[in-house]
Amino acid sequence: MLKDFECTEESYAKEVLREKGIRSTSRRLAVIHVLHESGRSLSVGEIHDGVRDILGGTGLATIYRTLETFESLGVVRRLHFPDGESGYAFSRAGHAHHMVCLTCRGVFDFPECPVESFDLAPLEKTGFRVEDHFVQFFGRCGGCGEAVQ
Amino acid sequence: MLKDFECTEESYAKEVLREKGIRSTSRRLAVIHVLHESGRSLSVGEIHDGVRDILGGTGLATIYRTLETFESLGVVRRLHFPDGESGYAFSRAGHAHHMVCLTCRGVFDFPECPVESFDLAPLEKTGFRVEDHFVQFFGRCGGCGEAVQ
DNA sequence: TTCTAATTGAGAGATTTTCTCATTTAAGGA
DNA sequence: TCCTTAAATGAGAAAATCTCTCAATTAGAA
Repeated sequence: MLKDFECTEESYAKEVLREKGIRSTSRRLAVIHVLHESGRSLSVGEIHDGVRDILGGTGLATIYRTLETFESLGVVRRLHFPDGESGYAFSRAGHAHHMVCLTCRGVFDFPECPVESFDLAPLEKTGFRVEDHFVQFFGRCGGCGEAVQ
Repeated sequence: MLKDFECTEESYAKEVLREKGIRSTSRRLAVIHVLHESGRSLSVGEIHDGVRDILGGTGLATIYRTLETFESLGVVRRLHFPDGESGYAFSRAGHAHHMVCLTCRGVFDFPECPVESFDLAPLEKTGFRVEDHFVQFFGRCGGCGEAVQ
């Protein structure tokens, strides 16, 4: 049972936790490990299984609590698929959007925000004040796109 | 118990259903009525309650089935909120994004697509082929924004 | 109006998410 | 290194959400 894994992403998560005064626990680091290692968007169940493979018995509630914590810190993002499913992905960048492969559920960073260059002024004339946005691209990644052809 | 309501949005939904050879039933039209009348994003439970107010006994399964049907037709959109909740909103436009008020959950159309003017070429050089996107703006509408000040 | 297949209601069943509380653990201080 | 203490966790119950089944109902064509 692997207990002493370590990598850049876990150091990053550790640092974010430390900054916020939140404890770095083995379960929290394992969630990051599983998410980043897969490079995909994972369901709660997949994350739970992955963490149990590394650490053994882990409560499902802990996975939910951990994902909530990391999402509020911007370290993990929840993605929504057109079929109604959703999944979680590791996300290092402060403000990033993602390209999600509909075949393998792989997640690729998309650091340039398309909304940034968009002129919101005409919209805000209607009285609506934009505070945030959610942008996600769907398609096929290199490997899966070839397979389709 | 109101049974003979009729409005532009219901005619529109009726037309879309007819085109696809899907029956126009009282439950389906009531879902559109409830959604459009509210002008907000509603949860499945709220839609269920609204339909029962109009038509009486209606199964929850019917609401789920109806929302699925309309979503696939583009008449209804599922929205996702930052707090993890989700809701459904009426959407007439073929390709539209939405501004969602975080206070009242009001939904406003945003017909100009910010992604349209975005150059996807550099991304597709990575091998990823973009097929679709999901864009949603969050903020405060005129009424709710004032209330905050 | 009649006929037929699509739609629906009701409730059981499955799945997902949250909650509770006794136990364990991280991390600062001695 | 060893204590101390509050934060974090596991286990499973409970709640909420979503899906399925099948007999009864209904839209729409003839």
